[in-house]
Order: sequence, then C-alpha cells, then structure tokens
Amino acid sequence: MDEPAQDAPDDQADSIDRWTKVWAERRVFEADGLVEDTGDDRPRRYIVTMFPYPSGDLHMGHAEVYSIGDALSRFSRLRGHNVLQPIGWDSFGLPAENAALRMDRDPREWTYDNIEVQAEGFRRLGVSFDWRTRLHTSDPDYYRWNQWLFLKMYEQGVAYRGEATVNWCPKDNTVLANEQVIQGRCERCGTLVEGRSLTQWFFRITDYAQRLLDHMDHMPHWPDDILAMQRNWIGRSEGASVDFEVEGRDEPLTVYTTRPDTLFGATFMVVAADAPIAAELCADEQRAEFEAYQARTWAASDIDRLSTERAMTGVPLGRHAVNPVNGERIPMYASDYVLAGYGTGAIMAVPAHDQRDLDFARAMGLPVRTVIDTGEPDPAETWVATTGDGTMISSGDYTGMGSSDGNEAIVADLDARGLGRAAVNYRLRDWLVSRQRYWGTPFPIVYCEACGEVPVPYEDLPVVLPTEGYDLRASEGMAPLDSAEDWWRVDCPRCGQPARRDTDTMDTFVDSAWYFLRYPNPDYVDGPFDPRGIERWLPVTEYIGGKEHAILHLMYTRFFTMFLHDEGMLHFEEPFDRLTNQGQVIMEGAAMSKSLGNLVDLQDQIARFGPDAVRVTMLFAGPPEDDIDWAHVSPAGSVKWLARVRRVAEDVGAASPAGGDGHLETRKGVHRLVHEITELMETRRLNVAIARSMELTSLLRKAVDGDPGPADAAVLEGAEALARIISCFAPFTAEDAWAALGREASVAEHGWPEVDEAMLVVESVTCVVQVDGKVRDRLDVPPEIGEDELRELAVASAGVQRQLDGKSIKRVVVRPPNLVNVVIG
RNA sequence: GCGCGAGUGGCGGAAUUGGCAGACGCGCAGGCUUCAGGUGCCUGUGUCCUUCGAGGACGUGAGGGUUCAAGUCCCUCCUCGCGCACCA
Repeated sequence: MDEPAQDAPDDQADSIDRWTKVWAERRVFEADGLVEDTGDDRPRRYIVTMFPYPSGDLHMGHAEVYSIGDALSRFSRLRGHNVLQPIGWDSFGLPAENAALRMDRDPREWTYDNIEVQAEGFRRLGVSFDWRTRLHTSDPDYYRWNQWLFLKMYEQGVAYRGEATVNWCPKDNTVLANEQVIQGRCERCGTLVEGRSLTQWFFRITDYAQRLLDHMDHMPHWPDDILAMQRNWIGRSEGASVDFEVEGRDEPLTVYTTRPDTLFGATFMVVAADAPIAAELCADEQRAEFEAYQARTWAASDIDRLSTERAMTGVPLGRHAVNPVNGERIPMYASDYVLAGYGTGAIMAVPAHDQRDLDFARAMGLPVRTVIDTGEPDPAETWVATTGDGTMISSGDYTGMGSSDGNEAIVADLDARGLGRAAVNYRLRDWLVSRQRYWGTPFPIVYCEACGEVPVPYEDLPVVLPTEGYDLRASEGMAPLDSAEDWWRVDCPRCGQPARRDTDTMDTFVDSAWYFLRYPNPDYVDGPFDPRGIERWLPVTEYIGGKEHAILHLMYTRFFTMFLHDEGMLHFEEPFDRLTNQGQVIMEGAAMSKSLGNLVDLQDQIARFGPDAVRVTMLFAGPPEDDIDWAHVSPAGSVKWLARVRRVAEDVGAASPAGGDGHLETRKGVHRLVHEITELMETRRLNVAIARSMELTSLLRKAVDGDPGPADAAVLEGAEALARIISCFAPFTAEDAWAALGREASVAEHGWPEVDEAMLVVESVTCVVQVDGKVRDRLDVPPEIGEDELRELAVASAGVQRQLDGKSIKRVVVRPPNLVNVVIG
C-alpha cells in the first residue's frame, strides 16, 4: 500500500504507448459522422486550435495551446457532445525555403519531415485529435483550392492586379504586406523595409470594411481587446472629401479631412512625395528638386519614420490650388509626412489646428491662420496646434458657429456647389497577396501577348509547383519561379500561343484563411470543402490560438467567410462563434528566445516530468489568456499531485468494494466538488477546476486512510469521478487510474460524473456575524432559518455581546442564512 | 499621442449578481516515516499587537465617494503590460 511513487520515465513511456494504442484502436476521439448523418443526435461541437507551422519539433507554446484546446474538447466529449477536434499543418512558408537554402535540401523534405516529428509529438502529448481531418496546405490537393478560390474572387473582381508602392524586404527579396512590417522592419528577419513599385495581386478586403466593423457589435464571445485591435486596424473615420481646383489642371485635387470646420485655416496643400500625383503636379522648374526629394523619400522613408523627433522636410511643387470656401490661392508642396496610401494621398494643411501641419509650416515659413477658438493660446505664437473643437473665427459667414455645426454647414454648402461631400474613410487597405517566393501556392494566371491576363481553366487546376529546375537563390527583383523556365513557359489556355505563368506565389495567409472549412472532409474533390461537412460542423464552436493573429489571420478568415457566404457557399458570415487567446509561455519575465539563452525545451520537460505533468502545469498556472512564466510554476508539484491521484486509485482498486451508496459525508463531499468542477469547466476556469480536483484528491486520500476506508462505495464513486475529470488535463494518468480501479478502457468513453442533487443539500451552513461590518462570530445554522430567528441568535452570540458592551443596537441587517450585520455605530 | 487591459501574501493565482479576502499550488519552517533522500505523510505560514483567549488592530497600487457592508460599484491619480502609432 505504501509503494513509492511510480513516475519514472520508463513507466511514462509505457503508459503513453499503451494508451495511445488503445485510443487509436477504439477510435475514441473520432467524431461521429464527419459528413454523413449517422443518426447520432448528440449536440455537435467543433473545437479548433490554430494549426501549427512545421518549423521543427513542438515547443512550449504548442504544449500550452493544445493543452487548452484538448481540455475543452475532452470535457465537451465527456459531457455528451459529438466533438470534432481537427488537426492539420500550415506547411507553406518562408522558413522552409530558408532552411532548404541553409541545408541544400528540397523545402518539401524539410517540411514533411517536421510534420512527422510534430505529429508524433502530438501523439505523445495525448492530444485527442480526430486524425482523419489531417491536411497540409502544401499538398497540391489542398492548394489547388486556393487557386480555385482565387479564380472565384477574380471573377467577382475581388482579386485584382494593381501597380503599387509595396514594402520590399531587401534581405528576403520579397514584398511584404503592411501587416508584416513591424516598426518599419521585416517581420521575419528584422531588415529595414524599402519602398518599391510593382504590379501585384490584391484582394479587395476594403469593400468589406464596414461589414467587418458592423459584425463586431454582435460578437460577444470574442475578447474585447481583439475586437478593439481589429476596429483600430480598420480605422474608420468620418469627415468630408473636398475638391480643390488646381491651377493649370482640369481635374480638381480631392482631399479627405475630418475637420471641414478648419477649412478657412488651410494655408497650403501637401501631397505625398511618393504618390504618383506628386510627380504629375510638379511644375517643370521644380522637377529636379522634386525628383531628388522623391528619391530620398523612396530610399529612406522607413528609416526616418523610426526617429521620433525628425525635422519636417518637403519641396514646393511650384503650383497653386484654390481654397473652395474663400477662393484663396494656396501653394502646394510634396512631403513625406503625408502618406500615399491613406485617403487620396493629399491633404489640405491647417497649421493652426494640426501639429504636423504646424511643424511643416514652421520649417517652410508658411503662414498660420487660427480659425478655431478653443480657449487655448494662439498656435501662431506658441507653435502648439490647438486640435480640439471650439468656436469658428475668421471664417466668413460661418464665424461664430461651433465646430460640429460648422462641419455640417460647410459640408452641406460644398455639396450644394458640387465641391465636396460627406465621406467615410478607412485605414484598412487591400490585401496584397503576391509573394516573390517559391514555397507557396502558384497563381492560376497566364500572361499571353495576345490575350493578356488569362485565368487557368478550373479543369486544369492545380497549377503544381515545379519540383526541379528552379533556383531558390533568385537574383534581386526576381521571383524564384522566374528561374523555372520549363515550368512557366506554357501555351495560352485561350489562344494556344506561347505564354508565361505568373511566377509569384500567394501569401500563406490565404492558405489559413479557410482551412477550418476543409477539415470535415480533407479529401473532397468537388470543391474546396464538402457542403455536408459545413452543414454539420460549421461555424466553429470555439477557436483557440495566440494573440499574435489578432489582426491578420482573424481578419482574413472573416473576409473569406463573408466572400464565400456571398457566393452562396456558406450559411454563416462569421467563422468563429467563440475565440480564446492563450497567453505566451515566457521565462523570467522575458519571451523565450535562442539569443537570450532562456529556451525551455518541451521534449526535455516531457522527459523529466511526463506529458501529463507538463499539461497540468500549463493549465494550473493561471487563466488560459494569461502568460505563463515557466520559472514561477512547478511541474514537480504537478508530478506529485498526479502520483497522489494514481495512489488513491490503486488503494481503492485493491480493496473489495462494499455495496450501497457508501459513506454519506464522503459522498456529499464528492458530489459538491464534482458539481463545482463541472461549472468551472463550463466557464473555462480550468486552473480553478484543477484546484478543486486537487481538493477532491485530498478528500479521497483522507477517506481511504481514515473513515470510511478504501472499501466504500462512496470512495470508489469519488475515485472514478476523479479519473474521469482529470482525463481532460492528464489523459494518461486518468487511464492508469481508471485501470487501477478495475474499469475497462477508455475512461474517455465513460462520460462525465453525474451529480446527485440530493447530495448538494446541506443541513447546516456557517453564518457570519458582523458588528459594524467586521466579523465577530460564526454560527452554524440550518439553511432554511428565518430572519427573525437568525437575528435573535446573532445578537445573543458571544462575539456580538462582547462588542456591545452596553451600547445600543441601531440596526440589524439580516441576510439568511449567510450573514448578519449588527450596526451599533 | 490614441485604444485595450491589469495592479491581491515571498511567488503563480482564488474570491467578479457588493456579503468570511488570500481557495488550490509553489516556496519556506517544524515534525513523523526512512539505512539514506531532490521520497511519502502530518502541521504551520498576510502584517503587526497581545495579558497567547474562541482576543485585537491593520490589510487587495494611492486618495476620495456611495453603502449596514467595497478587491468587487463611482470619481481623481499613479504604475505596469499589450496593441496601433505622422491615418489628416
């Protein structure tokens, strides 16, 4: 009975092999009816954890997120739901190419080797995936549907080709989406990003901006911070478009402003130096100066952008515009402080009421005219712009109006004259999907001299990546596929003349924008996803993953879902009912990294403590969304608890069980805890659920060692309940315990413990007796005690009498049966 | 600068319809078991006072307020974290 703890690594390995085999043989974790109706009427739950990128073996972060997803899946399954927990790999991407270059290997070898390593890692972690869903985005059978979806978007005008200044990473030799530029640097390699003009494929996500925004008002199960980040990213603002006539140009120049009330203070205009309009507007005598400035902007804009206190620079364009409200001629400038990609790439500058404009005016010696009285000192004297609302001054007929009335009046008048209109603007820009990489989905487009841009016919998909004849070391400005001449040289699908394939590949965020739709039938050949699977499982019940995908990935999935809904392919417009963001696993307050030398190796942790203890440690450390500092938690403590669970099960299993309901107090304790744990699991407070499971373990230990001893029906019931419960967190230990209790595998097939409501009834509760809000006594009272009776008992209690000391009672607040507060004042 | 979130023992964290602050665990201290222990078990552990009583004071970032009662609600402020950052 007093066997030492059996938690040596050898036993863990045995346990892992034994149970993973049993689970696979018995198909314990396969959902019932992936696409067919099998008559299973259990409610269905589709619990998806963001699929991994196969960068190597699984790391601590994977262990955390899959521990959470698996706990929720296993709990849901035990509660009688038909659960689908899928797995796949996000297996296209740049690291495979970098690794391939480094090791002189084929990127697919590196990728698929890593996938096998990770799959084995998941098996050893005991994650309850339904492996029939397994997909890899780098399989032609998967990415052909990227191409198919691209063609659908192309037909709808949602995919289009456009010339644009793009973010160019000179080290990775590729274009980056805005979202992949962090502080002016490449997200992957940290190199400073340059501007460059290329023709690229875009998805028109901006058409969906308002819808993306509107839906968020009705997404209660998404975290607030994620919603806020997405709103911020979409960046909606309300204002007006105002047309400025430009001398010597037929077309007026339209600017966007959120402050039409400041129009009388516009003393000059500025266009983005890197916008095409700047070059067009530039007068001949200014051209040399302008082009020098433009070149500087091109090369250095992002470096400068990083410095906070940088001098304002710009060049005059040698041209004037006319202010539509007062007919005033104002000079035009080009500067890098105006962004080409936002609004129209041109602004009206109101130096008095915008700090950037004021700084520019000061640098260029331009006039400052104050037109809003905010009660603050005059910007023309302080060089501090007054940016708030106020009363309009020096503004013609509008003088005396408040900012908001003035806004409306000016916009209405401009509108009537055809010179302006109310407008909404978004910060969100179209999604640039072209990448000059090899390891991605080829665009199904062919360029023909006669026919131009020609889509590859659906029946010719997939356009498969060449496996040879390409050079990853593409020279500057060339995509790797440009080197695969045998591959890109094709006949035009329309006219049959020699033509050339698009040699770019798709952003890998395209792959992950819809993968969760394909899981129910990853082998489906009649479309990107099986409508029967969609009908049965989608939308996703719960989506779990890191906050680093708060904007990009989640916005793209939402956009794809809306597009597919509009195409009549989906019956819903939002992909994920509930979103959970887990925190990071950190070390001594810092993110783990090779350079800091604080990397904790998952395999090493598993070898030392076992997969269950690692999982329990992750979940017990705190709420799922909090970061876990591995230096502050104790896997050894988890090992200890799991050994206690195992010993209790062994001790109970070794005793011959007695009949009947068993020891009443034990039974009540068990049912009270099971009841609590059930609620905690349902509200996802996994760390507290584990705390209560530890209490249940202690309760059983005491019962086994004292009254009523191990051979009691209530103790057996409790031990079985404990095994079922911990199968959510520590599946291997749970199976060992279940087996020790003499039960048939698998514990995961035996459901969640039932709670007998009768066991939750208590015959006495502790009533807190306060005097002036301070606890002075405690009374054991029947739960149904009446107010008057409780008041009397409380006032008569020793604690109250001691405080009373001759003073009179002002008032008694009675909240039966939990609390009495005697106010003596 | 704008937006979001958080401040509770030596540590991770419980307690969110206002009602016993510190559950559970780590760490630490003492004891028992053991040939031994980086094992197991038991006990204690917010701070301070104490006449050691089943006593008392204080205590959830700071200050104020509402209330019989505030970690929880309201106001002001401080600190930290995260996100976006020339968005006109």
